[in-house]
Amino acid sequence: MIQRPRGTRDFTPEEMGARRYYESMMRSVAVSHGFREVQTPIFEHTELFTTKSGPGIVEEMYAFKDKGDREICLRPELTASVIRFFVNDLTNYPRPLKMFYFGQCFRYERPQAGRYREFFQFGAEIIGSATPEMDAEMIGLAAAILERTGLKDYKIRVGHIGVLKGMLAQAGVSGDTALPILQKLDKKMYEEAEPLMKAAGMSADSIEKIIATTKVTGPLSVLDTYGGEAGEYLKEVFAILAQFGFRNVEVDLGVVRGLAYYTGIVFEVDAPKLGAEKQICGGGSYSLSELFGGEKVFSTGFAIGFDRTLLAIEKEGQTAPKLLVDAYVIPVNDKTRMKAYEVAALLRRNGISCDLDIMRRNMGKNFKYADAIGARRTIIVGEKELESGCVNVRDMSSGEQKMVPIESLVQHLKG
RNA sequence: GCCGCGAUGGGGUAGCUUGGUCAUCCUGUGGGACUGUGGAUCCCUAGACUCGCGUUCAAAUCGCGAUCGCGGCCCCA
Repeated sequence: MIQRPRGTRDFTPEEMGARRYYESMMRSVAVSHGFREVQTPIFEHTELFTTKSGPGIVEEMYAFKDKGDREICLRPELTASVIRFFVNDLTNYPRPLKMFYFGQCFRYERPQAGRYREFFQFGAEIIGSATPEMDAEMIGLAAAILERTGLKDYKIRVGHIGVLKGMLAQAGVSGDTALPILQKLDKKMYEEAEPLMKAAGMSADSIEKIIATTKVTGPLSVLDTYGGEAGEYLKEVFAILAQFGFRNVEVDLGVVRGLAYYTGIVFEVDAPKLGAEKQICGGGSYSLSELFGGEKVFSTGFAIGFDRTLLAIEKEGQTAPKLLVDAYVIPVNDKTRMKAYEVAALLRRNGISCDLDIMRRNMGKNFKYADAIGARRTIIVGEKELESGCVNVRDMSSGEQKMVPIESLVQHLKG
């Protein structure tokens, strides 16, 4: 027997039903917000990701040389590809350019709960100019998608990288010195952040202040004591989000996402029920296009961990509706078989989902099968009925059965 | 890369401590009872000890390693 590669999954018909259900839900919410879908290759030049995230990530990717001796990797995320796409081909599109995507990504990591080597991301990016509206639109889309899925237990925590950056700058720490400090603060590793700040020459007072700031969370009012450019910007974003009517959104100045390319708003979403791998969404505004050789443009985006989101939804006890077939056509015997195929084709051509006996089984078995697949109705094609141009339509939940002329069958089933 | 736990038909399991009949049961699959009516019942059939090495007269059972899974660490673009 050949096993599937580590960290990958096969999906059963039931699982795929649920996955496609939520996937199309997310797509339609994005479309309803004026976003359009894009798709990029599943493999890219390794350089794309090392340019974005540094050489270290090669260790965590499926990277290899192809037959033409090119350095190739399976994409570990989608933002880099979408921005590459923009820089290559989409720079003349009217802005704001609002795009979304859905697809699998690959990371060579140790699998654990909610972490797979092949996983799926749903994400969106806006390329345009730096306005609070654009950030609010982005956070709003993430919020709308999560809200629509029916997930209950989550908080969208929104911060602004400029708040802590500004405080560090005021204390005389900026640029390359600030970055590692921000990374530690993002992870709430204060014991490790403190010596770094001391070494950078910060006073005990400003260290204490900055640590306190990373712990500021709650409704918009917590920002009252935080003025400054970043604070004002955040307030504007929240004002717009309030107009959009989203709940489950709060301020968290400790969200920093210690990555060099984030420039302003940053946000994260956790689903607490998930355990160690509980982050289901992350995003913010960033500046990447110039790294890939394009003009510097303001962008904002997010990615939702599709698999984790589904896990969280399941843990809350929600299930996706099952995909059932409208009708199952049963020939009573071999003499009516050909006629049954014709009836099935008639229904299918008219948009009625329909299955039929292709195992040449007897009626009893066919009813059992129709029941097992959850067919709503069975269409019994028998000699007696055919004499008057009819078939028997049986409602599988009530057991009621009715003679229906074939010429009005489609209408009868649709009505 | 690190730590811990685990792996028996498609799914769920008994057996493992204390090695010794044809590996248990439920469910699901296919067929039949049932050549014109499902969800029930009965019968038949097929289907598993993750893999390798070792210990032993004898291994599902004990040991080592690998693989995969689960939980966590690191990381999380």
